[in-house]
Amino acid sequence: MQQPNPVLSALGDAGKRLTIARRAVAEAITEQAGHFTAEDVLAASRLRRRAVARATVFRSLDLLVDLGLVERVDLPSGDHAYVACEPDAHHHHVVCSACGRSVEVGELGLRPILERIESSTGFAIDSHRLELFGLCPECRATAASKRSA
Amino acid sequence: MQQPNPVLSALGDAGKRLTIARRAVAEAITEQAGHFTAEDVLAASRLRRRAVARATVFRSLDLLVDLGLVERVDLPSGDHAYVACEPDAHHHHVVCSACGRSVEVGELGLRPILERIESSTGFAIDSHRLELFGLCPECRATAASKRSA
DNA sequence: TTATATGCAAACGCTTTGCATCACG
DNA sequence: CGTGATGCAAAGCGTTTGCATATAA
Repeated sequence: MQQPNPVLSALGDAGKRLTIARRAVAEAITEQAGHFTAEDVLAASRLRRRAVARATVFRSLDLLVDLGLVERVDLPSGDHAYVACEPDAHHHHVVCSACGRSVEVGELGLRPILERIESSTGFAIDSHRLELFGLCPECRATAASKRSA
Repeated sequence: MQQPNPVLSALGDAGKRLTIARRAVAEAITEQAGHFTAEDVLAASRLRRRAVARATVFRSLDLLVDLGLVERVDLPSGDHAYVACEPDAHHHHVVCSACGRSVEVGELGLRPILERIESSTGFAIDSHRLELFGLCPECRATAASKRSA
């Protein structure tokens, strides 16, 4: 009828079993607006018919990270969170520090910068992480209206 | 006689007490070549006259992070580590994935990229983290000689 | 049917905290 | 001296593991 959830179809493509627990995790993830923690997924699964065991949440998240369907980000606080994302393409995330919503931003013009760093330091850079934090448009609006109130 | 350790003098400037424990932590940090964990500092302090309590290591590291003498980096593994660094100036770190050595790289030409992201996403970006990983010159050489051996 | 995945609970590792004591300034 | 720092041990939290059971394919 439908591909109700891209995460599920990707799991299928990878030859993984579509278990009840994984469906629950997949649904929990897709209903997250922005970044989320393992605890968030666990809590979301509890609101559904069947709660998923804590260990299973972690195992599922690991699997999804391996498949590139989810990425791990480290918040400025040092906490570990996850964001759902498109597989394959190299990209970065902009995370709203107020509501947690996140947006992908593609490769950007980072390459020339990396090359400059390589030549100045002599390092051969093989990976990098750029994480951006700020206020999303909605939260900016909210903040602005509060300020003027 | 001497300012044996820049970390110590910075602590003094900040009006913090120069305790035995902090001296030990400061020495442990300055003898680290690259990034290090709280556990590394603890281990280093144990090799000296007086071991520092685990809790004190964390408290000292927090303090040093607040003072900008040390920065926290999140390794690709997700582990938390620290790197000593120059205070004030905004900069990023390049971390060797083989030996852990790290180098600071200044602000780079990131600003135009951030502006581009702001206009395309509508976010007001107020902080970012760029962490770079790769092989430092020495480890590249080592890797190369091993390959040819 | 059979390899995989799950649940449960215990173990783990890192980090923080409460509190009495200690020591820098 | 007085306040801030330390040590210790216990608690906290997120995450992982072992193992018997359940289940998707």
